[in-house]
Amino acid sequence: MARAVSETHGEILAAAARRFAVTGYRGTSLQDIAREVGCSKATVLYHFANKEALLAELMAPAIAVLRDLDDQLTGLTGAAAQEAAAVGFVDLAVRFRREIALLRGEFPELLCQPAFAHIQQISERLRDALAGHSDRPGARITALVLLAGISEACAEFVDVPDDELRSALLTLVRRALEPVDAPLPQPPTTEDKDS
Amino acid sequence: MARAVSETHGEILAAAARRFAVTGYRGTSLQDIAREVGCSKATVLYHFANKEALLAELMAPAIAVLRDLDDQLTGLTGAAAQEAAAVGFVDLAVRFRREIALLRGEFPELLCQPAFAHIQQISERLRDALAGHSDRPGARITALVLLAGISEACAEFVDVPDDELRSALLTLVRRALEPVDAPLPQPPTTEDKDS
DNA sequence: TCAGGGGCTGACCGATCGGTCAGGCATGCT
DNA sequence: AGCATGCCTGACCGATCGGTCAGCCCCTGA
Repeated sequence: MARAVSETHGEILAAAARRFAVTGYRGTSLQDIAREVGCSKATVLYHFANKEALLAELMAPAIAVLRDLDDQLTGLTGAAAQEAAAVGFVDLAVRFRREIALLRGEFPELLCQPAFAHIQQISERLRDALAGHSDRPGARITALVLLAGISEACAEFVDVPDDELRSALLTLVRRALEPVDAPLPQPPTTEDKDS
Repeated sequence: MARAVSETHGEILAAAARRFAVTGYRGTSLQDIAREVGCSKATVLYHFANKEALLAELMAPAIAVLRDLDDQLTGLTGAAAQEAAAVGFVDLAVRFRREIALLRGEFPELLCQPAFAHIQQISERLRDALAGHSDRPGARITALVLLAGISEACAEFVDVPDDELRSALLTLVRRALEPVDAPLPQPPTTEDKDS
């Protein structure tokens, strides 16, 4: 053994991603990951401070993109916010569907961990944007249904090609979102509506 | 102490429902439930054979309704199947949102338990019906997004009145479902293959 | 009065969890 | 040669899990 550190590090990361996607974060033990890599549990903990650090490194790219999306959403209102949130989140969810899959319903508890402190607020802002910043219960419910449904669908349809899944989801979201009556900075230009 | 058995039985059931809804099935220990009731863990296991039996009894009413819905769906095709699935599932999800909440993403592992053997097949049939029994990926993706989203929304909006939540969800589903081209109002026992 | 039984409990069990630690084993630098 | 460093490991730790068991308490009915 005694391979380059980066090599084993990456192998552990990949194995963890695979196991987490199948049995979830809590449902996967460090022993499981070590077995999949072919090393000891102590080796896993040599490369990563603890189990949470392993998850954090695994989620880092997705979180970075989520932060970018959050920045892009600031200032947008009404239909513009809805469209930006829809396109941005669908793209994010499709690209990082493996990362989303491994959170499968463990969001609430995982969010309590310091590494994911801001995600809850970001996801709430995202939901708010998708609702066109409307206070109507119908709009807020629709936004949550779509966000949760998209996440679940991306985790489920792992074998569907990226672009096919993305276009299907975007079509669905645009159809499901009721237009919000908000003052747009610019009037709704003739968007490409696929009949 | 030494109350009537049915009394303690019900208290444990109620406490378990409360704890499961907050921390999930796996995230709640028998000790937690016992602490909430104010009895010992052994008492919980005196009234219920094991943790799984506790969950099974908690879910029994919801599962019974789900089975009824499954029966009502058999034979329906196209838009009729979509409408029946939508109305039936929205109503079920709203009525049993506490039961749905406590499954939060633990569906996959929980379904492996014998008490929930048939639920997976039922939910697949439900998804199929909501897709109008279409094979198109777009229709199947839409159906899954809606089913998962509705479940999550019901688990989240616990404070919204039943009828308000139900009507909002139904409006959303009807808007989100693209009409399927199946003009048969009643099934003439032919295979329902579109195009 | 007293035996019997239902409700309930503390103590305990084996398994598994995340995490620690001293040390083995190469390899490379001096 | 001798030492240091980095990668890795088995053994072990305390905590917690679901579950078992002998036995206590109290009510009931003969």
